[in-house]
Amino acid sequence: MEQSHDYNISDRQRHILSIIIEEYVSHARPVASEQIVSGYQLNVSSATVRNDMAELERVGLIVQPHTSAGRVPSERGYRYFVENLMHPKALPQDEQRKIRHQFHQVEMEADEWVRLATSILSRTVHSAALATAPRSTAVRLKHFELLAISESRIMLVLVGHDGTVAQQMLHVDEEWTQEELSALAGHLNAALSGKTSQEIDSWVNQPDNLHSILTIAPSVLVTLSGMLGKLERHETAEIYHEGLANILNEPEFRQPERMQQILELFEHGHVWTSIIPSIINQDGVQVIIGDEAMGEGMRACSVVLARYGLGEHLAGVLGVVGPTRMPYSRSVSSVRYMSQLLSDLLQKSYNSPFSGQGETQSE
Amino acid sequence: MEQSHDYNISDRQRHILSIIIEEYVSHARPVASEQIVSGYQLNVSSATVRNDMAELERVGLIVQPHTSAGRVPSERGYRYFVENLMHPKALPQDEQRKIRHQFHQVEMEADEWVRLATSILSRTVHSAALATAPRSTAVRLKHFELLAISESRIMLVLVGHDGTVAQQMLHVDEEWTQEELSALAGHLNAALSGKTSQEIDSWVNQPDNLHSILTIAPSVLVTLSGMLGKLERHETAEIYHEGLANILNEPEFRQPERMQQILELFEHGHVWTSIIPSIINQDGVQVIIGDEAMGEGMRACSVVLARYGLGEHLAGVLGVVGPTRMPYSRSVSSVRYMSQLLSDLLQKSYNSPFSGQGETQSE
DNA sequence: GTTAGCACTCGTGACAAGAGAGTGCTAGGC
DNA sequence: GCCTAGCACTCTCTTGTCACGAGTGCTAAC
Repeated sequence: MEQSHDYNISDRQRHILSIIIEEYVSHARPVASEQIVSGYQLNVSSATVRNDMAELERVGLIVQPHTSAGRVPSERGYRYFVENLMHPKALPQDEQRKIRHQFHQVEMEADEWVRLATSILSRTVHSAALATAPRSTAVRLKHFELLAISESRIMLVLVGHDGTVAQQMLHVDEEWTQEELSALAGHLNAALSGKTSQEIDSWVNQPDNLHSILTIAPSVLVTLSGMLGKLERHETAEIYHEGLANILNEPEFRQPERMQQILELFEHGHVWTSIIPSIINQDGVQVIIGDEAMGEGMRACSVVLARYGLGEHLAGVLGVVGPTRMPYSRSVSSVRYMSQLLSDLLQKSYNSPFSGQGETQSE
Repeated sequence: MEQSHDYNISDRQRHILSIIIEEYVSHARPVASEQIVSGYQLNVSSATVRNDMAELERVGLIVQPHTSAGRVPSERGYRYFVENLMHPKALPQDEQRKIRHQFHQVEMEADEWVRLATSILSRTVHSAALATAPRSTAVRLKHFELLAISESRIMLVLVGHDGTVAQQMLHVDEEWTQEELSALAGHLNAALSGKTSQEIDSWVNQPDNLHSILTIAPSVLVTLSGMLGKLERHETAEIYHEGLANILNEPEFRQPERMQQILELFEHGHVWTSIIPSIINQDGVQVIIGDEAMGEGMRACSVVLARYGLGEHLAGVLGVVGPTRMPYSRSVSSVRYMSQLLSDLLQKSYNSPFSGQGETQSE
């Protein structure tokens, strides 16, 4: 997806491409040659621009909806723009200040900051924003409980050292009393507290540790380690979103099927599960245009994402979703600024958090 | 909101109102007198129907968008229909079977059943469906943890006897080590496990119980009891929703502001917080038409809700959201059937659940 | 390589006209 | 007193036509 074509086009053609994208993004209608020469200092005539546009169309960077219409950027055009032509500047000082102000207005917790960040983001870029709740990427077991639910069901509730929680149901053949389960949980808690998913796995593999264990213990342990793993991979992290109305109002989502697809994206988180882990392990802002990385149906829709967080502790993903006709430069700056700001806030508020087993919280 | 007006109208007028609603619901366009006499066996002429319609309009049950248009039901018209004219029949056998089939297809947990229920509901009524996750309305403390997050922050994580969890941050003046916190938590857990919010409150008020307690204990206890209370009132219950696209496609939500309102309803749960507790304490299906109980902006939108669950254990709310022009009879039957089915499923799968302190799970 | 000029294509908006939908009213019938 | 046929009136919706304008591609000249 990063083929970084050159397309063999002249500087002026590149410039024209930029202009077409800029104009199309802001006015949502095909851009004409005359419009380009009149609005920008190109020092050439519209005829020349037309020739250049014909060339840009030949290489596939722009398309013409019909004869006698202006040109519209293609997906490849946007991609080229994002990779070679765009120079996202930092967000203007006053906007930065306005945003910071909203955060400092109220005293809040990490989750709510993230929620507020999606809200602010959706308003600054006028499109939908989303973010995953901040989670540690290296979760240690703090405590777990086994609860008898019915004859054959046990619920396992887990608390991580950073306060994350997870629940899962376990099916068993025999019947267990709550007392037996509590005893088992107590026993295992003492042995496993402070361990990561991997450490639990290797603890299980040491033969010494298995003799005093009840028959359901192995499945409990497997489940436990699996749950910690899911937490680490952020598979269970809630996804906040806001500003859907902003993009559903865009002309390109007026058709029912398009709208359907967008809503699918937000109603069912599973579209993200493949993307988020890859974002969370990268630095910088990632731009996904059209259906480049999402399912086929995601045409007409682009996503700008970045990781936020504190090292491997308490990290998440945040970004904006909009039509392919999106102000990429502004989106990228906003997402970058917001992820930075959020990271700083978390840093300040949770300084030296969860290091080691959480046995101290000194500076 | 339950004034149950009579309006002094004849049987035929009532019948005509029913027909207008039925026709308008299915075709979304004003209903004409001729359309009524031709489609239904009324044995009167269209002129007579017109006279009756004039009367129905006079009392405010129907309105005319403009001269020379048919009639459209008003909000009061719908309300009258729902209360006096509608006879929701049980869902057809084959539909019931189809729905049950989808549930029995897969082995699942309570949460996922509820999620599946919203999904099925949204498809059977072709509109948006929502449900709150099943929660106990009488939560007993199973266990809680205190986690040192930073100098002045402690996270309190609570596990209920039914597996529900809650987290909350606590601000403190002094600095506590994780060891101190764990010791305190251990001490209090031993004393409070199995207690409800109220029982904790009264335990706190017994003077004997306060001597051996560290200085932060009071705020821990207050927080703890508050968190249990919120769980009981379902304030923290997640709200699942599905099928937004179904209703956003309806002609009445094509205007941006309307769409905005609907999305607001689903993006921010707070609109529901006032309604859900009142639904969960009632039996039967509740119909909210227009802005009767929601904020002003909720015009053009109706909600059909019902409680599901097992007595006071593991209950929730489920229902459908659609335009006021909604097939109320079908919605009511569907919601009723679904809530019944879900209750049965939970019953069978969690038989004799969480009774008392959860110390046994025998039949 | 650039540009002026021009022919050609297509979408768009305005406008009129007509059809048709539906009503309210009136006068007459049971 | 209730019902109905008939009719005039009002509005909306559709359709067709037409002219305009936007935009292009091409060609020939600079």
